[in-house]
Parts: sequence; C-alpha cells; structure tokens
Amino acid sequence: METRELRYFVAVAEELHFGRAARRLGIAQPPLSRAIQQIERRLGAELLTRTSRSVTLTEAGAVLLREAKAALDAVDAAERRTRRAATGRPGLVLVAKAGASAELLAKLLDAYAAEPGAVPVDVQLSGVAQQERSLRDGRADVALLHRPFDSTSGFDTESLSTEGQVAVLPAGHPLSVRTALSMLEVTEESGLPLPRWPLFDGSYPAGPGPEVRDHAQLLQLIALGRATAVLPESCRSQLRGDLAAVPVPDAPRVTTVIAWPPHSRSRALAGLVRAATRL
Amino acid sequence: METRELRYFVAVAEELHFGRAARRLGIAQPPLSRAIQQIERRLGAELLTRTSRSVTLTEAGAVLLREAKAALDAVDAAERRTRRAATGRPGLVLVAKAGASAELLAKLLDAYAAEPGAVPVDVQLSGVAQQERSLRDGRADVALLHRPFDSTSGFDTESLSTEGQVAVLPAGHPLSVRTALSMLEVTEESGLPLPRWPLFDGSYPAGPGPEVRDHAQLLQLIALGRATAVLPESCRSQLRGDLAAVPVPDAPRVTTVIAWPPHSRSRALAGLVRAATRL
DNA sequence: CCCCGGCGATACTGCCGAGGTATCGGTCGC
DNA sequence: GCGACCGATACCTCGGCAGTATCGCCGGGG
Repeated sequence: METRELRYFVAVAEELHFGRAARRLGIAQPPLSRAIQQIERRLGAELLTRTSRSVTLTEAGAVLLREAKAALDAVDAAERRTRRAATGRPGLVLVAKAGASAELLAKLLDAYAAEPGAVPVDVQLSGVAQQERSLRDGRADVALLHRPFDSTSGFDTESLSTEGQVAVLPAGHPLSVRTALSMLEVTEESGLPLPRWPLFDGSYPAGPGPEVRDHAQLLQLIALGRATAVLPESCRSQLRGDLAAVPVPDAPRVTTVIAWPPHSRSRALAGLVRAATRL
Repeated sequence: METRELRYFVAVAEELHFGRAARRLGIAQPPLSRAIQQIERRLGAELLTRTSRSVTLTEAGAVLLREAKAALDAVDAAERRTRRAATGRPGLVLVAKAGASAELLAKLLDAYAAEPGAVPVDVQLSGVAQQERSLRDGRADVALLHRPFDSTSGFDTESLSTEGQVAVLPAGHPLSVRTALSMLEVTEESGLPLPRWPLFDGSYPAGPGPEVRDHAQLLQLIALGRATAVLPESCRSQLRGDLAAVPVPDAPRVTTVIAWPPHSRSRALAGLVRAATRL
C-alpha cells in the first residue's frame, strides 16, 4: 500500500465526494476513481458504497480511514524527525494548550534550562486538541496534556500535578459571591452556557454555547457575560479584574501530564522529563 | 515520502550494503542507489556515509530507520485491519508468549466466551518479543504482556495480576532443596547460566547462556542441566517432574497486563478487556 | 607496484502506470 | 422529459522506475 493511495483514500473518505476529493488533492477525478478501485481490488474489500448521488463509508472503509490517518501521521513524523535530526541543531519542540498550566510551564522551562546539557526548547502554544496530532506527526517532541480532557493513549506520560477546578464567571454575577458551586449549579443556575471546544478534527459539537479556540478568547467571552466555564484552578493567575472564580468541588480533578511519543530515544527529551518530574 | 522509498531505505539501513539490500528487495542495485539519493536530496540530509568499502548510518539515518519501521508497521496495520474488517467475520486475535500466564489466559478465554456477544478469539502463541510487533502491524488485536520484561509503551493497558518469581532448576540440583534463593545465588552459585532471549529484532545478546525462543525449549534445557532461569510463579503449573522451583523473593515482581493498540474502536475488544479486568 | 575484485554511482534505454481529456450511464429535481 | 450532477470508462500521453552496461574508486594479494 503506497502512501499516495492512503492519501487518496483519506481524501475521498473525508469528503465523501470524488470530485471534491480530487480537487483537494490537485488531480482530476478519473484517476482518483481508478486508484480507489485498485485499492478495493487489492484488499478484496468494498470500502465505499457509491450510488450515483452519494458516497458512504462501509465498515471496512471506516477502519481504513482511521488506520490510514494514523499511518500517514507516522510517515509524516518519520520525514519531519529525520529533517530535524539532520540539521544537527539540538532542540526540543514542546506543545501546550495556550493559556493552560502557564505557571507550571514556566517553572518547567526554568528548571530544565538550569540543567547541564539543556538544549533550546521551542514552545508552541497550540489550540485545544492539536497537541496529540503534533506529537503523532512529528511536529512536536513533547506535550503538556490535561487529563481527563486530553487522551494520553498511545503516548508515554508522567504526571506532574493535580488540581481542582473553578467556575469562571463575570465579576458581579450573582453566583460569584459564593464560596463553592456544584457542577449542576454552574450549568443550570448561572444562566450562562458552557463554551464548545473544537473536536480533534477541528469541527465543533452541536450545542448552545459559543465556539472557542483558546483560553484568551474564552475569558473575553465570559467577561462579556456570554458564557461561563469550569477551568483548572491554575487559570486564576491569568484572570483579569472583570472575572471571578469560584471553586467547584464536584468537578473532576485535572492532572497535568507531560507526554511524548513512545520509543523516543533522545537524551534531551529524557532530561526534560526528568526535570519535569522533579518539579 | 512513499512507502516504497521507506522500504528501500530500511533495507539498505539494515543491510548496510546496497547490493544485498537490492537482492533482498528483489530489484537491481542501481535503482536502489538512485532511490536513496533522491530521498536524501528531498530531505536535504545525508542518511548514509558511503565509502567504496562500507556503508554506515548517519545520526539522521538512524532516526529515519527507527521512524520508517514504525511508519511501515502502521501502514501494514492499516492494510491488515481493513482486510479483516472486510471479511465481516467478527473475531479477535490475541497474542501471548508461549508458556506464559497459561492459567490466566485459560480463565480469561473462558470468562470472555461466557459473555453475551462474545466473538471467537484466535489465540496466537508467539515467541518472546514478537507480541509488540504483532500489535503494531495489525497481526493481532490484543496481547498479554509481562512487565517489566515487555515494554508496554505506545499501547493502552490494564493490569491483570502480579506475581513473584521462582528459580527453575533441574530436580536434584543442590540449590533445589532451599526454600528461597536470592538472585545472586541463582546467578553465582547455581553453576548454571541464564538463557539468552531474542531481542526485538530477533538477534541475541552476547553472553554465556544458551539461546532460547520459548518456554518449552527453555524448560528442556534446564532439565538437561544446561541452564537455569528465573520465571514467574505461574510457570509452576507447567513444570515437569524433572524440574524444581524455588522462590526468589528479591527478583522483580511480574505484572501480567492486557494491552491493545490505542484508538481501537472495537466492541469485541472492549468486551474482552472488561472480562479480563473482572477476573 | 600493478592488477583484480568488490562496491556504489552514472549513463542510457524501455516500459509500466499515473494522470489528463472526453464521454458515458445512471439518478434526482424541476 | 430534460438538464444537471456524479462516478465510471475509454483512450492517450508522458514521467519516472527498473533494467543493463559501464565507470570510478579503493583495498588486498601476488
């Protein structure tokens, strides 16, 4: 199976439309049709059911879509990591959600930089749910993730810290005078919707709340009285004067973990992880 | 980067010889030389240093070798899992080391088979260190691994049981009358070498002991007085009359875990894992 | 010291297959 | 019933992969 074929299949499987997929791939539609047919013939499996009006995935097709994306990420990672290794410049790329664990991150970078043999760390602040992808396709070497929100499956991890969550409300909101809130009170009695975060594929779930991409955006919406949110305690250090935070004891506790791809054989990465666990 | 190129590079990087690699790939040597050059040009990296007498890997080349193998496994997995999904026959493939955790495995299979909606489980007894590979390239859906011997990195796991280890000695061996032994006593005073297990790549580490592939082979060698071994307690149920087992309290405790590739979305697998954790 | 043998690179050729254009056949909507 | 849309088919072109022949380099043996 060639990566070209995998790319073609992924395009069709995602677009569910040969014409659009071909345009996205920058080729004409007939070669695409033929390529997919060839894959199906070789695998002895029907991957797509085509009527002249619509294309849908079969069960086998859904499996291939998931596996093909993972495989393409692995190929991308191979290319990117080799390119980086070839520059000879040592360095690590760390991804973290913009606005999350800011203090912890600062401490980590300081602690690591003080170590002998520390290499430069390039910090990338990504949108939510982009870190796993970055780790998988080789754009990053290490990430800060937050359980239970992020999935750590497929990575090696070390837990760094655990914290409770607080409800973030506009200053002056009736509930902001309370010393504690329950999740139910936040969702039902605040009168404010919770925001919707993008899913791994960049789309947003359906629902009432506003769509947000990062914490700065979210905090501004809260200040405007358009939303509320339950966030890890550590976000308090970034709250502006027009926002209030109230503990939510029954919200799940959030664990910040440092994660890296399995089988990483880099001295620098090992040093960073060591520094992290010693914090 | 096409999988063909990755395969070519892996062949050369492993053989460190263009001619042999070409023969292994079933092509002539010149196209192989050109293909590697093209990869190097595209990545802007020297992957191999060639003198007219030898070929060696550069640092970047070593990175690509590791990453390329992982990527090729992912591509193989995509193909195999799709083929399996297409048959429509539900079923799980479980790999375990031949001879390890035999009782636990039997109980697991029984417990799962009794569940409603259980699918047939195809058990593959592999050699040591082959399970991870099988899981990674899609030959298997789930594996029984043994920490700390097997690496579980990159997989999702659940711990099933923990046990101590025993020294397995020929019946009548002087140490076999003892009620306990230390690791030091086993290695230094038994007069018998420990066996050498194959590494992940099928090669054997250097050392004095005999090379073994599986437990049956090992037990026979011990009975012949050619080796000794420290194995998990549960192997006792398979010991023949000509072998004796003595607890080794200071040997690391062994945890049997059930492991599966991350992002598996199979109902059947979930059922098997559930049955396993309930044992 | 020279020549031979081994190895990777280069030159040149041929052919397979990926991709393009044109068109067909089926289906839905008006 | 006709037009529009969509995927499949027919046919052609051409780039690039693989093969053969050969070169250039180097080390070892006579």
